[in-house]
Amino acid sequence: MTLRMSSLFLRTLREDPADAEVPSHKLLVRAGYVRRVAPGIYSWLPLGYTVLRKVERIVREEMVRMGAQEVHFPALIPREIYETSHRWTEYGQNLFRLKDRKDADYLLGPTHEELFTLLVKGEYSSYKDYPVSLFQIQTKYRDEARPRAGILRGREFVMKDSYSFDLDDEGLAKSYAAHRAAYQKTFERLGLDYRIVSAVSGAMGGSASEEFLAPTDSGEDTFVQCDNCDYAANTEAVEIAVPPAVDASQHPDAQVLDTPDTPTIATLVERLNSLRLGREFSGADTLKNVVMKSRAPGADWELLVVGVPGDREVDLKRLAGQLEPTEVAQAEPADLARQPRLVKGYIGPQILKEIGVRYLVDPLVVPGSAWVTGANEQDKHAAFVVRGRDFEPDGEIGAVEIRDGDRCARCGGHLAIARGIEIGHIFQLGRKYADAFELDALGPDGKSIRITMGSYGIGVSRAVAALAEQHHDEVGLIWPRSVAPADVHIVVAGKEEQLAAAEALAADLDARGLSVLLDDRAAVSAGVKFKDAELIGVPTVVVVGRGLADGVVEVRDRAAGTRDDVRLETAADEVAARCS
RNA sequence: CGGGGUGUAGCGCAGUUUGGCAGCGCGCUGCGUUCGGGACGCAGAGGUCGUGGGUUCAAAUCCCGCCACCCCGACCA
Repeated sequence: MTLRMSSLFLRTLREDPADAEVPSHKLLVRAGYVRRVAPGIYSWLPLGYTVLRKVERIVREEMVRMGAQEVHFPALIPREIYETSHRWTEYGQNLFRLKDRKDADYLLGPTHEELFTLLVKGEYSSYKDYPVSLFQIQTKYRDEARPRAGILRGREFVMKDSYSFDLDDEGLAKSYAAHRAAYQKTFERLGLDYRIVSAVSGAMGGSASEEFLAPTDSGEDTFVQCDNCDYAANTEAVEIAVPPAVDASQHPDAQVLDTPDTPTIATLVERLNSLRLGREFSGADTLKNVVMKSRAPGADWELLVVGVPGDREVDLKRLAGQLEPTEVAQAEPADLARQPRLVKGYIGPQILKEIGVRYLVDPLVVPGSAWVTGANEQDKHAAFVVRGRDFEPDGEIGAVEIRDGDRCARCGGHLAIARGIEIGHIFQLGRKYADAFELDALGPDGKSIRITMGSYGIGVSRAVAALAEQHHDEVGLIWPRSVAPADVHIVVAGKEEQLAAAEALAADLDARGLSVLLDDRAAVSAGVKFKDAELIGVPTVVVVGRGLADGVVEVRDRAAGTRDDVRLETAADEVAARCS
């Protein structure tokens, strides 16, 4: 196929759009791939739509190859289907809701667990039917509080979602592994650099949920990666190495200190060091007790105190991820007021058992360790407060904010913090939806078997943005061949003879099955054509210009920046070879 | 929801302080020159200055209200 730029619906921009911040957004708009319609809502122009379809095709091929079958659901869904799974209310404000003419409630699907589950329930009823995996590539709608970064995080976006249905956990594990392998293949073919990171902590659920992240500075997800082993995890799920437990009996007795006006760790450390207790103290020697509140599903809010070393912050997201489905939040002054024995700024764990407040510590607060912590009295702290002697937590929970350089729990290597774009997520859902919709199969013994499900997503339109983030330079995009809007971009830098030669070359390449973007614009200078070619980012560019007098054309490699003169007669062979 | 910022031609912006003809660059149309790195000349088209009200002889500019959008955070995958 040959696209002629003289008639292609395309207008490139010389300047960055004012509302764009990240490279993919700037370049996709400047190069005429997408245009904004409303916040988080974009139109795809011919070049952009071609790239989007190529990504889609690769995703589809790999899904089919792993044995999943393609279906297509409506985006417009009646309320009752979402009521059954309680998500009409649970999904909250992110759900686009609308009414039909009869005033009945509808929604625009943000994801399709319900429809998939209902479809399978309606069609299949025997154990002989399973396992089965279904997928669709479809437009999803989420009314994000703050869409951002162009098509990286939109309110309307294209997603491939698939679901596996199995009779038992082993089956689910197999389906999960098959999807995982298919995703690896998919992202390799797309030319995306990616990491598979654990999305739940090892303590909670093994490998039941993993994210595929494309590392880039504009990414919204923070993850850590070990510099020594292959451990990688979302910061919400990461586990870090902790010091060994200590013998509690080696510490002196706890001792109450006068520490007026030391409500913060910094002021406390300063005061401690002025007391000349025979050693220097740092924030890491203090135990900070943060008052939170938690609420189990269906229960009331109750106070929860979390203990972390004083030089560390509590990472609320990390905490929430591990406590789910119990909610957690920072305690309000009103919550604190109901426990008069908790003295703000001077809270210590010594009395928590007595007053019935749940206490969790970060694993860094190892058994037998001694701390300077609050004495539960205004202006007083206590030193040599020992875990296992002076207090005993109700449990451990990874609560501290991870730092660059923290040690890997597996191998002791250094963990580096990096950012990435979530381009895929695989998740062993289990029986949540099967329970809600009573999805069962009749077993060989005449008893029903509750089906177990896996859920797997790839952000298709987001992958286009991620590709742009990873493949560009100062002057434009540089697409991997597998997704480029064309195989070859021919620049006609001259008049009649050059145009004729370029047309002939384009026809030759076209006949070989390559797609050609032919810049045959008559009234545009060569300089503009070169700039546009760089901006658009087709991997191979052929310049038919002044060299034609000597019988050569110039073949450029956009990524490598190389330029080679090639005889016109062999140009098609050369280009075809580069494109294979 | 909290904080910061912006709305003027298709795009990028100046003009608002100190009220007085609606401007610049890119893009677009026509003619001519140029023709391998975002060429040049001449002539053009294109605007409800976000919106509603107010002050004034006169409002893009001052006052009051509203709306929209962008960025950071909260939230979310």
